[in-house]
Amino acid sequence: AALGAQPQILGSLSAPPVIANPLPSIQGIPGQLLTNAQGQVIGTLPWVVAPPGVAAAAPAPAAPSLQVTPVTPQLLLNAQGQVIATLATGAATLATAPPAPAPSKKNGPAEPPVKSEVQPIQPAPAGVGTSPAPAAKVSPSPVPITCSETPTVSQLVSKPPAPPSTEEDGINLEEIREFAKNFKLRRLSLGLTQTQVGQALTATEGPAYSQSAICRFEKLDITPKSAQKLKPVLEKWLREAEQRQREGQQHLLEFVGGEPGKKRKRRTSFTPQALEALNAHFERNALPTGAEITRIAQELRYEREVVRVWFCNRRQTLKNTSKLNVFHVP
DNA sequence: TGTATGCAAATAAGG
DNA sequence: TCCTTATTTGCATAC
Repeated sequence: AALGAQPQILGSLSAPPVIANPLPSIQGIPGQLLTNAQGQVIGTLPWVVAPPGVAAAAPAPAAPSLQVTPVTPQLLLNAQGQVIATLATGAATLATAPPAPAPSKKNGPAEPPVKSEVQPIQPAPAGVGTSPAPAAKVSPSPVPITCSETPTVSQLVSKPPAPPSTEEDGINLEEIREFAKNFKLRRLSLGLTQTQVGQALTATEGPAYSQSAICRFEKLDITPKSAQKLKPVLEKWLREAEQRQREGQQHLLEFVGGEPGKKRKRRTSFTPQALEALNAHFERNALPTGAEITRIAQELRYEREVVRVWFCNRRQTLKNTSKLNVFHVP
């Protein structure tokens, strides 16, 4: 993402993506960098820079090299390429009821919103003392940037010379693209939101995914590898969800509202104060010993591992940032 | 209110 | 056991 880190984005397949040849002069850096007069990175633009207008104007069918097999239902997209409604066309295997009215919403009183995750950390009062504000702005150093180049599915599939059967490392991108599109349709037909799917996945066995993950998958804003990994999970879940629905709406809601089984460690949110302290320590010593890490962890009252990883990530960020700055030397 | 996305925490892999 | 590097993924928030 932002800078960097995200090598992904399979996405933008539904609309003939147009890779606006980013940074033609700066090899190795994904996306476009936005810098200020000082050459500092202040933001980035995604790889695929197909202007909304363009995307909307040239719907999938037009995709030259990509064979867009007519997926069962049809989507009504807005200018941003977002699905705003679905049109159930015959073939649909959806045992669903409604013809396909405006999706989402109405999924009953169903589940409770995002459960408040009890973080061990306090949000912390705004602007304590001096220094760094919240995370993002805290770091004295600029934005984190990695130099990876792993393209996303969307990027790959949209490559000009895309062969009939677009493949990347043995991964059938076209198939994934098709599934992602189909998945969204079927999800909407079930009347479920990305958030609900994420919660449901977290509840079932197998890896857990957040709303963000579902969103990125649907948009193919992920790497082929990630998509390949997520696809079977979603396929399996979807099958079961549709089965539940056939058994009754209640069954579906129960299925969706299961108890979370957390598989990935919950992301820690450091308080501004904690970040300030961590950064202060980092300034003094970027590579603390095990004992020091333990002491800092106790002092700030965070898990030792969390603090250790923070230092690792901080060093990585600094390193990547430094690398990036090389390109901006006046 | 649901979805999209920036930033960075967590994880994987190799040493 | 812990580091580096690359990558994945989620929180927070903007849209």
